Amino acid sequence: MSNFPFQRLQVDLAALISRSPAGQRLPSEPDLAKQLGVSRATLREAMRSFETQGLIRRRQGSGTFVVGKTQVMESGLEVLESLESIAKRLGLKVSVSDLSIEATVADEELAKMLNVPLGENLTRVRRVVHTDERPVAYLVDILPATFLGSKDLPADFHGSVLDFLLGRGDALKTSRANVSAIGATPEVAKALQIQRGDVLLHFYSQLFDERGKVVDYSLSYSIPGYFHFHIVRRVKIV
Amino acid sequence: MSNFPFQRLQVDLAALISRSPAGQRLPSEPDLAKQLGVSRATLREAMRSFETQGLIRRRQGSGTFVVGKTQVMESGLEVLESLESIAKRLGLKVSVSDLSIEATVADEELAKMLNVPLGENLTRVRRVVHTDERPVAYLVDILPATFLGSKDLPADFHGSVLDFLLGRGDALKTSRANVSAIGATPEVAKALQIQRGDVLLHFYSQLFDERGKVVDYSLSYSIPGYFHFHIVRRVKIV
DNA sequence: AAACTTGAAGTTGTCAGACAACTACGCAGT
DNA sequence: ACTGCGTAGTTGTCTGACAACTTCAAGTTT
Repeated sequence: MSNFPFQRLQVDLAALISRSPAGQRLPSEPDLAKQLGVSRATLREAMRSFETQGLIRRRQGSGTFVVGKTQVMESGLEVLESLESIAKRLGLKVSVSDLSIEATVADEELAKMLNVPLGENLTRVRRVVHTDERPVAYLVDILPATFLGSKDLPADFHGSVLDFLLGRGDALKTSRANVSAIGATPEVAKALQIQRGDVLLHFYSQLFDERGKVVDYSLSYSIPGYFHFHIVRRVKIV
Repeated sequence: MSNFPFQRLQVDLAALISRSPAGQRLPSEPDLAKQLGVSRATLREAMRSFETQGLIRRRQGSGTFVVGKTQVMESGLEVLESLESIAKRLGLKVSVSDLSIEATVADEELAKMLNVPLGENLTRVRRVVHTDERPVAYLVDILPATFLGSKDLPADFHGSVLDFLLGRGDALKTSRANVSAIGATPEVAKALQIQRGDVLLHFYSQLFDERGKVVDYSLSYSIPGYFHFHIVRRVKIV
């Protein structure tokens, strides 16, 4: 069962860190190791991992401290999260309209981005996200039909393909998102009830599973100002 | 001098990984430890760190492998890099025009973003970046005058405040960048030779030193399409 | 001949204990 | 009040060992 000390440890340690206030000092390594039921070497590997992520800071002779959330990344673009999930965490009310789920086939662009043959059967999910009775984002997901068929979605599907895939237990790993700015096309302008050419923030991204296969090509168009996207950037490799 | 095995190891290992082709298998841990002059425990901490960064993948009983650059972050927005540095790496020729360095004082917005009192003396650096004889980005840096005075910049200053600070040896750590889209204001439109209201990708970011102090507030306005900004996003904490 | 079983060699995962290097803090001495 | 110093406590590193897993080839069975 828990024959994976490191994974279990990582979960426990993440829980401990996340519920500790900024600047809090953690127990000493020997104590923590005993408390969490692993050796000090294994604990130190997990500590090094969290240090790499910038969540803790260690000082020889002094101790290990939880770093302030000011410069912590966990709410930025580094972590893939659905708009619905972000809004929920921020206490915003969002709703979805114009949800459409269609079958389509791969054209040149889609074949390239999804790494599938031309003409491959695909499923396209489109939706508009509203907040405060105003449309703020237009989202399109395109997936291979072998991965998500039009009829795989439940009746109460609320719009987020990402949340659905995660809930289904798919082993997703990373997403490669490109960020750009664009003027609204007629299709997008109509959906968002804005003028053609109005300024939009545009993400287009590929979602990879753990084997490196592309499982979702996603496009998003959002009206600036309603969501704040930020990134914590490292200065150097180390 | 090299009384810091881990730091030295991290550099050596990064070099080894970066010059290895994707999928390449690394030597076994005992061999590598001997070769790099550290114990296996220390080596494993470094390995765990690189695994956390997604640069390598380890499989028990099988070995450690360099992961394909397809999903590697080192060229994305996760790493703070000047436009000049990016362009150089991509083989593009860029030039700078309209470079201006002025003294100013903190208004409400600047005081908030730089975390200084109202009226504090500041230095503002503005410039336009060209490629292929066309302006593509308008950049503004604002710093406390105590940190960078108007006369601290050398005669051959080529425009990148970040590169200058790094070259000066300042201990910079991270940058918190906000990404948005915006229509060109008259000032920016004039600098970039575009129409008012044209679509621009807009970053505004705070640069922190290692003590968490804000040392630079930076604004950038770039014409979409000339640079591709991407982010690798993790699906989960682990 | 093909499929399955077994075993050995090599790899990463984990553990225990020890010592070095460093920090914080109280205490004695000035 | 200040300085210097020692001591306890912390993280940094090393050594050696064994467990768990993967791979592959040789042997066995079907």
